[in-house]
Amino acid sequence: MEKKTFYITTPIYYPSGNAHIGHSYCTVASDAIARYKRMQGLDVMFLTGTDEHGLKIEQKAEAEGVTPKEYVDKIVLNFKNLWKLLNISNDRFIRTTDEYHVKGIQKIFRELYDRGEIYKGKYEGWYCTPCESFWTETQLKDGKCPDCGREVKWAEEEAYFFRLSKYGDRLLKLYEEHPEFIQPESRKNEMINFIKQGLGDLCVSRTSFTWGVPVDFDPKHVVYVWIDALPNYITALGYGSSDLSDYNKYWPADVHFVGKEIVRFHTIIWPAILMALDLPLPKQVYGHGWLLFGDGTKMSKSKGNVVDPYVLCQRYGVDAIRYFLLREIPFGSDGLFTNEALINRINSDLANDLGNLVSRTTAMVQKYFGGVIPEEKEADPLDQELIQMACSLKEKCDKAIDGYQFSTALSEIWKLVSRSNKYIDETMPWALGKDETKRARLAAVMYNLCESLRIVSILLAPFMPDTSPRIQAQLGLSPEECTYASSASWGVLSAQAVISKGETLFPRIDVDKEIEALNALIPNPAAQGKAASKEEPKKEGEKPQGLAMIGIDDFAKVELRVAKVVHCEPVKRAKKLLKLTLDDGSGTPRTVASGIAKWYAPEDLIGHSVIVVANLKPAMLCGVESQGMILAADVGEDARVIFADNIPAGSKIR
RNA sequence: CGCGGAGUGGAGCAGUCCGGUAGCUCGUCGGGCUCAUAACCCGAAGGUCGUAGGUUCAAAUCCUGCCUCCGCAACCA
Repeated sequence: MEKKTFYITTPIYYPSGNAHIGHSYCTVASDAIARYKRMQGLDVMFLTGTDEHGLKIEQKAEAEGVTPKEYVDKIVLNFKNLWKLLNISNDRFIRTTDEYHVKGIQKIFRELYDRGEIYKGKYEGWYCTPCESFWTETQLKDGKCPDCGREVKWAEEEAYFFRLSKYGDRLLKLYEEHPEFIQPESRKNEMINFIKQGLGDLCVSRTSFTWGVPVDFDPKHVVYVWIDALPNYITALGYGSSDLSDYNKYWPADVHFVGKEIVRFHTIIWPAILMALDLPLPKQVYGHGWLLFGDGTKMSKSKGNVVDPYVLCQRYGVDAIRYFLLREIPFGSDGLFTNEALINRINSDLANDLGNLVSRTTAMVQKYFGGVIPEEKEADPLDQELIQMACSLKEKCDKAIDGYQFSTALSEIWKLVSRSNKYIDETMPWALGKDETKRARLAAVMYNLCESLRIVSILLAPFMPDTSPRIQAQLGLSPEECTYASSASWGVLSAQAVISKGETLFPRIDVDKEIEALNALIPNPAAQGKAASKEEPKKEGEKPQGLAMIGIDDFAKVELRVAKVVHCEPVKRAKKLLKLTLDDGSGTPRTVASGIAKWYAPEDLIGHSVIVVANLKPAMLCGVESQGMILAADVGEDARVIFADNIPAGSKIR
């Protein structure tokens, strides 16, 4: 008889930068499920991969002076290495640049076209060249690009469209008939609202860049992300090739794990594409939350903020990171990631509770019985609660895992760990050890502890694949004693098992010292000044604390001028920006956007003179073209504009 | 009126759908124990559940207004 299958996927990640802890989160979660399902005896297919096409990659590659393929190859390697390090057990890794995927996409695209689901049309509207964006009449602001405020021109671009608009009703029906399709529940309403606003057809090809899958019957077009990326879930199984065996076996997917920001694509566009192809729909899309990084708290001294997964694994071990990600954050909600929280988890849950339990148990078996528990045992009513709890753990974990609640599953496991620690106190084996007549009782206590740990180690394996075998080795367990089924039975550990105290599983970490060490790892050391340690900028863009020396000629490249603020207003759609109109002496007013709305009201500035960097390349900020920047000082959390009142507008500063 | 999330003992969260003694983890304090990784076990302190009103015998929970914080939306040039 065929084994029941289980197909789980992560999104395919966009390799415009190296893999980070956020990618790791989703992938580790998927891995835990995949391992759990395998343990339950299912035939699992676990897929992850990378989505490698698109304009952004093309540009990034160009910036580095390499081909797009060279660029992504390097980053994909980084992803693969990280998954290896994190013990990710994916069965396949799909790259959208893989030959079979490209072929598959071309076939899908053509089939949709043949079925009339894709038609060639014109993308027309007001086009803003720098933004490469089309806008409708109503989106324009004062007849200009709402994004950058520049001139737009009426333009048409030939493009292919997918008839998404016709699927609204079917999608709503899908959600209604399969309430479990979108998880968690809360996201479903968002999708329903979105559909009810009306779905338009979807532009699925581009001619504005070439790094993509070419439309084979119209090669100046490349397939845009929707049709390129989403179908990876089936091309990875061979859909579009001559060998459909895996596709037939594993599709439809049991669950797509995705970040909450892409739930929409997976619950609207993707099912619509499948409907158009007359293919079965995935059973569920689960939108997980995000890891947030601010440190939120004020009291905390300097908190390290190292989130590089490589560094984390190296310092704490892979399983500690996996444990933290799966335990700390309820799947589906956002969660805070701080090094302090991580270290606390490691210390309290892993070192104190689990590690120490293994340690004290094995140490006692060694000490009292030389490693082998005597066969003669004396039970006691006191044992019942522990035994019952242990035997029902499997069911509780199963249930939690069915709902993808890792956090719950782990907390259930830890309840047994805690109960076991308590059991030691209740039974006081050290007292029994002093009394020869209590030898059989002592044997029972030790045996029960080992059994409890055996069960813990089995059910923990999907989450902590490295730690679990280490515990089992210390308990002298054979593989037959570690089967999934046996995790609901008591008395499995054989009488001959040789128990030995092994290496410490999770050494305790000195929090203060560790935080200090982490800070030392941060490129701009806290030692440089308190401002640095305060709030780590959440963006990658590191601003060097101490800048390198420059020559006078470098400085001369910066044109500073005094300018008078003739007008100032907040920027609608922007929280932080003020739009300043400056008289810089040139005769033409200069517009500058400045992120100082938090500290200055427009009237605070009008009439004053400020210093402007006059030759800064213009940039679009929230719909305003900013032609320069005004100088301001950072004073703690505040910003103070540097005023140059009484100096004539246009004066050059050097 | 851009979208979304959140405000519960010192910290992080659960409870809110289906009103009825406010719960968990960490931390703090006190006690116990000594097998163990200064770990483990027990106990205690600590909350007018953001705010103002409303509904109700009864509101963290339902309704209305307001405030604050956070993420996103190409907003610190």
